[in-house]
Amino acid sequence: MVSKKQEEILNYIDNTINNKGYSPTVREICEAVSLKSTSTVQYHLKKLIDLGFLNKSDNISRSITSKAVKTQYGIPILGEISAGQPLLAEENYIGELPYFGKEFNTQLIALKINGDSMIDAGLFNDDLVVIDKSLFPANGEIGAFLIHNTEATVKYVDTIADKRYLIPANKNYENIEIDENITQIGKVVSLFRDM
Amino acid sequence: MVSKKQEEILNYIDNTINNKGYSPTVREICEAVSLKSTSTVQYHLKKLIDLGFLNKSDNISRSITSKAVKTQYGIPILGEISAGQPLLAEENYIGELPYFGKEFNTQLIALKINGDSMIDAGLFNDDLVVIDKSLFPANGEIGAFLIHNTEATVKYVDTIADKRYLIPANKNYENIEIDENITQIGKVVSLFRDM
DNA sequence: CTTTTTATCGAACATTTGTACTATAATTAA
DNA sequence: TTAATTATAGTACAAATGTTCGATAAAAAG
Repeated sequence: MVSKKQEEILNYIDNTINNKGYSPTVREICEAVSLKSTSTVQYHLKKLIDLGFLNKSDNISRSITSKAVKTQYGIPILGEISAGQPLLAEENYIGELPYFGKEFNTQLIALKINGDSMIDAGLFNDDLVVIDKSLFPANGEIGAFLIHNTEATVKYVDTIADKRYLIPANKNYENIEIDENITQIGKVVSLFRDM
Repeated sequence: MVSKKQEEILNYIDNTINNKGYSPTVREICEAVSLKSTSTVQYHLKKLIDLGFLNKSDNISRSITSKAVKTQYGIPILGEISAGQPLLAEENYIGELPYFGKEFNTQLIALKINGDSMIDAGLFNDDLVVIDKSLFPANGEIGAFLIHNTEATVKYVDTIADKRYLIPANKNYENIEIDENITQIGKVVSLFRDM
């Protein structure tokens, strides 16, 4: 269904978008796959579009998009959170995690799990958790919190005898009552672990 | 540092790349942010590039790239794997996970964890694990395997008394000796959990 | 061995698009 | 208030780029 030449073109387009961040022109494809005529490339392009591998807007330069290449936003990964500094300060920023959702969401941040206090919930040391700052954890859900405005922690939340607590998932740790020293960052929505 | 107009331009560029898959032209930016002259846009573009928010190749149309927008490859997520079919067959394909590495790697696939046999290793039911087909799990590492060419499973591997075993991380399950019914898919390199 | 389909070339054309230059407002600093 | 900086407009040009059309070659099908 897809000829040798078409596969070559497809690969070149994918690589170009991936490396340069924008699609090649018809003439650049020409060059890259050793074809002499732009119309030959147009010919193959049309086929690849019909087959569903590519998309293109008419009369618009460098408008080829490839199904194999996705554009995503990155979520800032925060390391040590120091007192006073705003959550997204440069100093806290240690990397970026690709975003999984459909729409851009500036409310997402990622934190690295430190310690084993949530091990029974499957959150291990060095795991990355993604936090949605626009969502609040309900009882029984996992949230991220700032203690004394300096240290970030991830715990279950629940209400016991009319008081709200941060609850670890590890019997070696104690519940922490939520008071004025504890600020809610948001709800933990996903987890990423590198092995 | 970044003026109102520049922020407007930045947002328009990010949204365009995100929605259409390619960057706008100077004139399109003009239109979008209500400026009458292309050179005014050039003026702001230069500032945004100097500030590090954007990148652009000279004399190349639609070549603006934004630091906030990343281009990534997707990893195919496989569901039920049926007998005989090649691992990447359409039938198995249930979605796509963004790729975290720097370079494109066709050796990566993702599988959904089914059951709780690896719960002590922090792999929960419905978690997604990313498998590198080009890597083999060493003793003590976690690998993905195909049993009787039909069912995929994820387990620790280890050698006990000169025999290799698939070892669950849950005392309710038994070790499985690796024999001709078991095919190695690859090594589990990362984990993703949606909450 | 024709006929059809697939693949390629070349050239010409019309826009699209980035860039350069000059002139002015509008704003800020001195 | 005057000078400097920042922001905007207008125009024009050259290059980049998508598209169309006709002609052929190569391969596959009949």
